[in-house]
Amino acid sequence: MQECLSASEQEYLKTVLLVQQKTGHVTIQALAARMEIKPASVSAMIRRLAQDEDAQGAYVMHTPYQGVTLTRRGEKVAMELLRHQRLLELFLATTLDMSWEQVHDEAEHLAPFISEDLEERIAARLGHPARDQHGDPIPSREGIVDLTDDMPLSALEVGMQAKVVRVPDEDPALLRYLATLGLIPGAWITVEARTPYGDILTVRMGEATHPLAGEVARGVSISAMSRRSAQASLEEQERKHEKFLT
Amino acid sequence: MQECLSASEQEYLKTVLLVQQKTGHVTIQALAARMEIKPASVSAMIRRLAQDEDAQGAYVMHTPYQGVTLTRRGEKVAMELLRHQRLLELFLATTLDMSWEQVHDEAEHLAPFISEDLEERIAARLGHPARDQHGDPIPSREGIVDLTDDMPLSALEVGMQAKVVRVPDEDPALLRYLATLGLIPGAWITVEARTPYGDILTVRMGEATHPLAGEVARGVSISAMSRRSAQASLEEQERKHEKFLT
DNA sequence: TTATAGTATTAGGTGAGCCTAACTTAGAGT
DNA sequence: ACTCTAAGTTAGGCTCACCTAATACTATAA
Ligand SMILES: [Mn+2]
Ligand SMILES: [Mn+2]
Ligand SMILES: [Mn+2]
Ligand SMILES: [Mn+2]
Repeated sequence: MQECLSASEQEYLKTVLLVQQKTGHVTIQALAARMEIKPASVSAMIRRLAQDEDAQGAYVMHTPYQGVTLTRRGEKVAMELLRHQRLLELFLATTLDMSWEQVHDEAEHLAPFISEDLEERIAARLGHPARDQHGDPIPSREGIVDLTDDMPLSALEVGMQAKVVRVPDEDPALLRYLATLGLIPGAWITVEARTPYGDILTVRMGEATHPLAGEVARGVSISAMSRRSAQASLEEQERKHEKFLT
Repeated sequence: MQECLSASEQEYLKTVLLVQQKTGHVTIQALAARMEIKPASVSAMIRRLAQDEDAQGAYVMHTPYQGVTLTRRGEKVAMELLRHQRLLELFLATTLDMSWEQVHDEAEHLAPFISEDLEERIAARLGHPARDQHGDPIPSREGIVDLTDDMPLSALEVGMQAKVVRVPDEDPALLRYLATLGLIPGAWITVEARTPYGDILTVRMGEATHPLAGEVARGVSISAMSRRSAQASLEEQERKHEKFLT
């Protein structure tokens, strides 16, 4: 039952998962680009991960010239690594005050090497968190993550309000920019307008409004549960106020 | 100036340092035994580390069939790795309450992979400690460690008293045993007797006395500065008492 | 002094994980 | 249907870090 893959193999499986989540289709090229490895090498590794040597099942399905899909077994490995990575991110950020972007690289380096016990102790110390500091969900020890409640900010209609639950953590500069806007997990955001051309969303956070590129808006997640019209939101406030008066 | 050796190469250099400190002479065999790697492989690696490819100097000196010595350059790498390892040991032990023996393995695994920045943050968080929890000295960032004040417990004469500063951390069972005796860093110890045959020291810690194998006594370090006759110790107590009365 | 045991080295081989260069395939445009 | 391009694969080669087996050296005991 104990998976014993190399750091490199785990890295590949993780990337398959992330590319799948981001684009819906995993090509050799996409993996190569993301990992900064030549397609020939990726091809070879995927072939290996698609083989079922130990009769325990393969890690990926691969139809040559088509695409790559994770099997449940491969997905578990990927989730496991993501769990390590995100627990480490949060731990380094909270316990050692490392900056967001630094944390990302350090956690990525260390993730394949921490023991299950250290993982568990970090998780316990952090109170078994469900998300890291950018809102990236932390998979359970069983390799499960529930994202049914997440949707992209870009899917919000004009006039709707919702709570930000996740920002993209890949680009440090973007992360810093979003932070200056106050666009961080936990913030409430209202979509004020959407341009017909150029794919720009105007969003309100508190008093300030900001234009947001569609590309960026698609990378930010909001909680579907928190979604409501700005009108409804005002009425809610009203109700609270009344309650307060009585 | 930035050394960029593989985890494996660093591991070899560290082991050369430790074997040197322990036995005074570093053979291929000793390295092989300690690292659980075949002598042929060790031989090859030492040859590489003894070469001066980049004209920056070699990491070790090697006289075939004789022995291996660290150059200052190699020593720095080894010290650097030991610093990582011992800072991690202390950090994991204090921050995450991991047990002594677990900490050792985890720290050894992670040491080659933490960044200089993480090292520095851990050091700062711990208050730039000089020793880890077993009393192993933590080298400075410059790769320097001052051991002039340390001497083996076995060198203590009968009737002498001294403070324990280090216990061997390689064998978890031994570590636990020493802990049950109260033989831990910071403890005061008096040598009561020494058998003429069998190499056994009888030592007193507080009220209790215990026989200690010479092998074990050679592995425990005391502070040379704290060394004094038990008589002197009694007099000191006497003085303190008098001072207290006035 | 020479035989021998123990230690070290060399020669040759393996798998992981990358590379480049050459070839194959799929899909889109003419 | 044919052609061209982009994507994917295969072939062959490299380094690293290990291995085994064969050989060479050293030091000690006869
Ligand atoms: Mn884990
Ligand atoms: Mn993150
Ligand atoms: Mn360092
Ligand atoms: Mn230690």
